Amino acid sequence: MLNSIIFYSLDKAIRSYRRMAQANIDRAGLDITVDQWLVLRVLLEHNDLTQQDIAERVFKDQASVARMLALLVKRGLLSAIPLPHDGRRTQLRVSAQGHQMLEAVQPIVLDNRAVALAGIGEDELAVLRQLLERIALNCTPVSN
Amino acid sequence: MLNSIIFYSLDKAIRSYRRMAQANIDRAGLDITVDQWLVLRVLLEHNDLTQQDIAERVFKDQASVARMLALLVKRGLLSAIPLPHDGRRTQLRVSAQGHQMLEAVQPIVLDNRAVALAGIGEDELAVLRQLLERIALNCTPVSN
DNA sequence: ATAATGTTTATGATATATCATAAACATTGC
DNA sequence: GCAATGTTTATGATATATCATAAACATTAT
Repeated sequence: MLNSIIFYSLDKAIRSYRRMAQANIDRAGLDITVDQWLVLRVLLEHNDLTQQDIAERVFKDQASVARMLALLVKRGLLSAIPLPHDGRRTQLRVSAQGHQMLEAVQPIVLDNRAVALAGIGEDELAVLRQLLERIALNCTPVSN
Repeated sequence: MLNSIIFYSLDKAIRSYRRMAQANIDRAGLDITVDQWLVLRVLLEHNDLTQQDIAERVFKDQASVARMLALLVKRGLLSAIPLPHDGRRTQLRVSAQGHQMLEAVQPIVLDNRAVALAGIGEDELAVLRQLLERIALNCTPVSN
């Protein structure tokens, strides 16, 4: 039975959530993906991250992040100013338009979360988080 | 804090697991992805599924499944025999090579699972499954 | 029968996932 | 200084994710 596989349930939960979340963002007329939102959020909270740094925070790889950044810049949600001391890197800043987008998305994100977690108590949530962290740690190569 | 977001933990867990699982399959010299494996497993257990049926079982959409099926056929893991009574559909059967692949992958899958769930008890697993099912249900549009 | 409707598959377009590698650049050891 | 080494970004190739839509076909109502 596939239903007995825990990763089946895991996959099901995350995919169901992502679809619901994206549908609600789309319905609000906002042109951003859940993944782009997450990257933008990370960039809002941290300056001077390399693509690798960002990748680790959003559980993607550097190549995926490179392409997402290019898209975010192209869409005007992010600005990339060349850094003088290293010709490869740029200074990434959420643009005014990006800030607007984040603000517009914020209430939807909160709502999505409430819908997804309806009927689940704080204590259960803590247990869930703990178990998920355990799994992630178990699966992490270097166990750093 | 991103760490306080439950979906961050969810995403982290599933992505960590998928990478570990795929790395182990690759290391064994087996040329199949985790997603292809899942589709093949579904086809082994059910005959006469439409692409939509398969998609619902693996939480993808019909278009993704169509492309995966084409790949599986191209790789000789699946055979697609045209059905006489409906010119669009084909009869999908796991090929001999596909069976061999499933058998080769099976021990790795079990091992992956053990690694990922190390230190997590049966009772905790049941709680985890229940919470994940609840989230998936909460996020499902029609609530069927 | 035929038109309207529904089902199923295929595919274009775009985004993300990932590996591998190239290119550009910085740093370090000598 | 310069070669070796390490870092950072970009991109080709391939797979998956998803929406939208076209094409092929089946079914149903009349």
